Amino acid sequence: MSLRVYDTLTAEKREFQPLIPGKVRMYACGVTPYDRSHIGHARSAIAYDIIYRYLKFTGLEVTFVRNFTDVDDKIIQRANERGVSAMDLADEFIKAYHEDMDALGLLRPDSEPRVSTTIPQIIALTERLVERGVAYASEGDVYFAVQKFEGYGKLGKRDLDDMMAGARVEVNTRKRHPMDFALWKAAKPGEPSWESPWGPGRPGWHIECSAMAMHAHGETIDLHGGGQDLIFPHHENEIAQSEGATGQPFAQYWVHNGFVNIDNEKMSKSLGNIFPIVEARRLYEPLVIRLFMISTHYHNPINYSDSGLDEAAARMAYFYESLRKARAFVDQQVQESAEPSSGPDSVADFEARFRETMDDDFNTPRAVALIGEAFKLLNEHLNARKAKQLQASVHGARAVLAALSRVDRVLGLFGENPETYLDRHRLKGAERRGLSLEWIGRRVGDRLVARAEKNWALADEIRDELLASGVLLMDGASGTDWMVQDTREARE
RNA sequence: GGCGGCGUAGCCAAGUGGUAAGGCAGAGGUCUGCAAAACCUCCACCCACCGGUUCAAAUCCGGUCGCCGCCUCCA
Repeated sequence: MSLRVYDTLTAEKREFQPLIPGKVRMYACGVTPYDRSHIGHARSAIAYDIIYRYLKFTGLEVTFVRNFTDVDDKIIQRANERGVSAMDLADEFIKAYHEDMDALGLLRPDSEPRVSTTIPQIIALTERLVERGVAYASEGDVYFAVQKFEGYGKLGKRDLDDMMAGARVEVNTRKRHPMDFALWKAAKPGEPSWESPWGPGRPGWHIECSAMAMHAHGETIDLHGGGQDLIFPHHENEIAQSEGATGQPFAQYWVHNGFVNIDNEKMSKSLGNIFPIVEARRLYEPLVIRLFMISTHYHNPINYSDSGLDEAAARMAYFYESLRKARAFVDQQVQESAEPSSGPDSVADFEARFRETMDDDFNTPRAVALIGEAFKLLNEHLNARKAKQLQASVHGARAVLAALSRVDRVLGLFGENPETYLDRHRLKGAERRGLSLEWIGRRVGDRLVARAEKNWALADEIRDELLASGVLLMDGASGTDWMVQDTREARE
């Protein structure tokens, strides 16, 4: 059994074989830090986080590089508007990016290079391209000559002549061919610039990724990722620049994640429906967002909606509630069964099935279905504890917990303390409904008294009253628990 | 116009040649004072439509309809 990855370049799933056995060099395009990141960035980042984690999980030694494009028109413009330096602005949003991504449970990449600190490599690469005759200087700019690179269009499946037809190409007399793109741009007044063989200027958009990836990894990397929109022209140009300079394949596998739509519409500035991660984090637990994202295959589009997130929130509550009960049960029985031993057959092949699933192009939706099975089994063990099978239940529960925890090194969903998670979940739910904890606590207390007096009519009345507000009661041996329904009307 | 993708139950979502995972909702049951939670059972003779290839297709091929993305900054 081996990992198969869908590669955009060949348009098929191919067996994943790193160039250097046992080692993987992966690169993902990061963000331009000029604003708060949105949930589309989260989707992309989570996809590569899962890939990163899974590759490591299978025992490979992975080096993951993700860049920040901190030299860019948008940054310069925003910085000028605010009267701060471009670097300060980038620093601010890189910090915010880390805050968002850390919250979503992402592992930090092994390195996060910035354009501003990669200028020498970018200039060197550009010089190399000029020397090889595939790029040319023109009035302080340097352009890549698209016609000099035979494979141009192979990733985006485009033909140069076709593109020329209806292309909205601005007239630029410095270019020899309209599709030529800038590797280096001559400095304009008031913009950050660096000295170069062609005079002061700054890098074009695409060159940075080639320079960074090759600087960190060498001429050929194993896996390169990014959003679907980057296929053309960004990644196409990366291939042209890199292969044009080295004559070697740039990346073995090109991986692209699908987009996030908001209520079935594309997120865009013009529609004004950009959904920042901070906003989503305010409404939902970050790990709920993570679960939501991995419940759809990374390659497909996903629709962000309240009902979708509510469903993920409810599912997550089920997971954590099960974990809470199971851990309490297992801890309580700790002295009686010392040896963890092997679990029952039902969980023995769990990890193998997980790997089989993830080996199929990182099929996280199926992996999520798989952990659903594990939780069902876990709850079966908890339900069976009253019977005379206490030992078996403890062993069983312990085996499932262990299996889940191993697999969670990849999924990253269950790192929180269940009590803490559920408390916060309850709090957020109450908040959304505008309910006070004090009131809920008091009514629950009133009902406890009524129940002690076997005043069922009053007890039921209180329960209905709370339910009308969205509060579900759960009577147990040790008292009454409550939770807030994760339904659509919660915010209406 | 060119290129690419998608259309699976009320909803979300896997499955890319061997006879439809999983979740939500719904129905019944166990448990419960009654509930809730948890667990069990049921819930797509069928995968947009039409035709073809095949012993066998949701899966391959051709066509039709519908939706979307890229071709310009964009995860």
